Amino acid sequence: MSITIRDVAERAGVSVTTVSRALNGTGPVSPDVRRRVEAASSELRYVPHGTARSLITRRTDVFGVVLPDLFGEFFSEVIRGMDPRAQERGYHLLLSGSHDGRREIEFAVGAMRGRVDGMIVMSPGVSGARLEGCLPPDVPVVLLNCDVSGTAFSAINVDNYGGALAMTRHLMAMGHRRVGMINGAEGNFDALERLRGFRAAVAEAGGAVQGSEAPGDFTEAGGYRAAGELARAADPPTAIFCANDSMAVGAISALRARGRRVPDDVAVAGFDDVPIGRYLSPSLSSVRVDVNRLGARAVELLCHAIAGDAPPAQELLPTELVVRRSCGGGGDDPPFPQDFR
Amino acid sequence: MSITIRDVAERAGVSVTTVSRALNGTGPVSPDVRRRVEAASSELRYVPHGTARSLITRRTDVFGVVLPDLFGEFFSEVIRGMDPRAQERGYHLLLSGSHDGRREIEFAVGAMRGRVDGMIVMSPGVSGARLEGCLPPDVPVVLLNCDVSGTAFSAINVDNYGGALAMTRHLMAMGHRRVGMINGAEGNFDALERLRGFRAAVAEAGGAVQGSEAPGDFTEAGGYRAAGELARAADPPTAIFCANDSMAVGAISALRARGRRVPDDVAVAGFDDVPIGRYLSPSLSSVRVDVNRLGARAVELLCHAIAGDAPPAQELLPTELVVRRSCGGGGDDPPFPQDFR
DNA sequence: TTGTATGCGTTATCAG
DNA sequence: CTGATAACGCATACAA
Repeated sequence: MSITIRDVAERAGVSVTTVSRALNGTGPVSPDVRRRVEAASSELRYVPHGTARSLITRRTDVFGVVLPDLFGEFFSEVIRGMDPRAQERGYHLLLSGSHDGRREIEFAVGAMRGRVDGMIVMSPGVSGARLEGCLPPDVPVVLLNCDVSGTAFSAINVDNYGGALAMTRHLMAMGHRRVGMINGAEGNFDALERLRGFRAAVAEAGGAVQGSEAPGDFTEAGGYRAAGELARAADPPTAIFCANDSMAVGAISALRARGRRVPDDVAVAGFDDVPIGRYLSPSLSSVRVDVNRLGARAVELLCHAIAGDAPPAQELLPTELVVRRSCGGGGDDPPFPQDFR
Repeated sequence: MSITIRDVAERAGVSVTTVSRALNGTGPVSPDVRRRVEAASSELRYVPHGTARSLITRRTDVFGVVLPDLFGEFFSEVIRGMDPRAQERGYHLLLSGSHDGRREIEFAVGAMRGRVDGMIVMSPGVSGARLEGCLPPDVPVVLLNCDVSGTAFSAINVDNYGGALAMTRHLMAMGHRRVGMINGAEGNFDALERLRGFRAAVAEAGGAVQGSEAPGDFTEAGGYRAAGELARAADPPTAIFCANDSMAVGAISALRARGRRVPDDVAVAGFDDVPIGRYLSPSLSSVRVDVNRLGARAVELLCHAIAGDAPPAQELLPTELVVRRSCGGGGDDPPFPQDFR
């Protein structure tokens, strides 16, 4: 059994109410009593029991975060973006990862009821409309990278469509007339949006550009396999756009194994712009996504939802084209980060 | 205001107690009543209030995880290792990242009192002995990658020393007589242990091998800078061991920029064996650390500590030497993962 | 099989 | 300025 506020009260010779007031700075307390309470508290090494406090204050100071299985550094970076922002505002993060499908999400969300002041939910497999049915009505929610068409949730999404559109346009502008795309995991929302951007760009060109597609799964191995598939075609593409960087790395490896040079024979581009990309050889062209900021922004939106000081907003996180050597751009290979003199 | 157990009781026309019993399966309930309760519960979309329940059951079903600022994929992978294991056992993870120094840890730990059933604490900057003073006596704790000499905590540590020793020995066995090391972040426990392994291996060789060291910080940029420093020496090393893979990538990039070939002129090895390593060119030799398993094991130790079915254990997570092309080994570059036929 | 009463640790309310 | 008391939502010993 651990030290409670009553132990402190007894030791200080006052009531629990007074201890609460003295420690929380709420209400008036005489200097003498305050000192006695503080002494007793620290001698006993008393720490308030968060759960009990939450029950009455109706605040938990915790945000629930429900994430699916995530690929690569995304998981890491999104949490890294959230945690400092949350901490600034006095919140901790209650994590629940590895969820797919409505049933699991529903369960995770349920388990969080009464333990969190708000939730950030990412479920690229489940649409916002379906989520609406299983989310508690009394807790503010921000959706992350979900299909939110027709829902009233606050949400922040990566501009997957815009990024893919821009990169594909760039490849075509470089003169490529046969452009391939290696898709992300099947059914994944990000993957779908990136594909949509690719197709839109190809469609813009009318019949002038021939687009081809190969299935992928966001892994290096998947990119390796898919690149081989594309390369075996009768008229293989001269540029390959991969739905993420991991697959781009696999793709480059596969092309090299088949004796094709990057970017001389085939241009390759990725999506995400992972930190290591600029150090690869050739350095990797990619669509930069500031995942960190994505997480941070989600926390901010949630804070607004809780404070009620702003209407629900559905935002798009802009992406940025990063052209390096792997697609023949005027890149910076080898790299010289700014702090190298 | 949200739905409580009383609302369900009213709607089902029974007492609160009966609802509790029916829903939790504790105690006898007539089939008829059970059905009525379940109906009312789902119609009202009732979800028990975790906080309130915790107060009386004295279980929160939450593990606290206190992590420092972490480099690269470590953060991601360690959580990825913990989460599924924790979930298997019905626990969620309450995260508190970005902590350094005793004060901050102490604060984070305090904020978790009463909200968690156990804690996993990683504080490479603070020794277990010092931690002992600020950790609550009534909550089970597992230490992760800490200096635990002389403490009674359960702990799991990466075998940094053994891994660095083995890799340095390997480099010497390849015939290198001038071996350099690029260190990790200053004061970091992992970094210190890896350095200790390096020095031990060099010492074993007597005067036959000349070891040199350069400060680093676990980042690509730091590795780039440090490699330049080592290369500028009068007798530059013919092999460079980097305290992690990120720095190895930076180092290779720097050496290439100076016109030195890897591994022909200089061998390079890293530590961690990040997934992308085998796809680099040249593929990266490294000391494999199964961070995922590290997290999983920490959760298991914590479960044992809670159940009291095993004495506190201080374990070492074994590492594995992965020799690829970057240090001239008979590596597998380009890579052909097994599933490529 | 069901209900009543009590308590978990804390803060809020209202008297003193 | 201080203290007794209720309440938060739930589970449990005990009574019926």
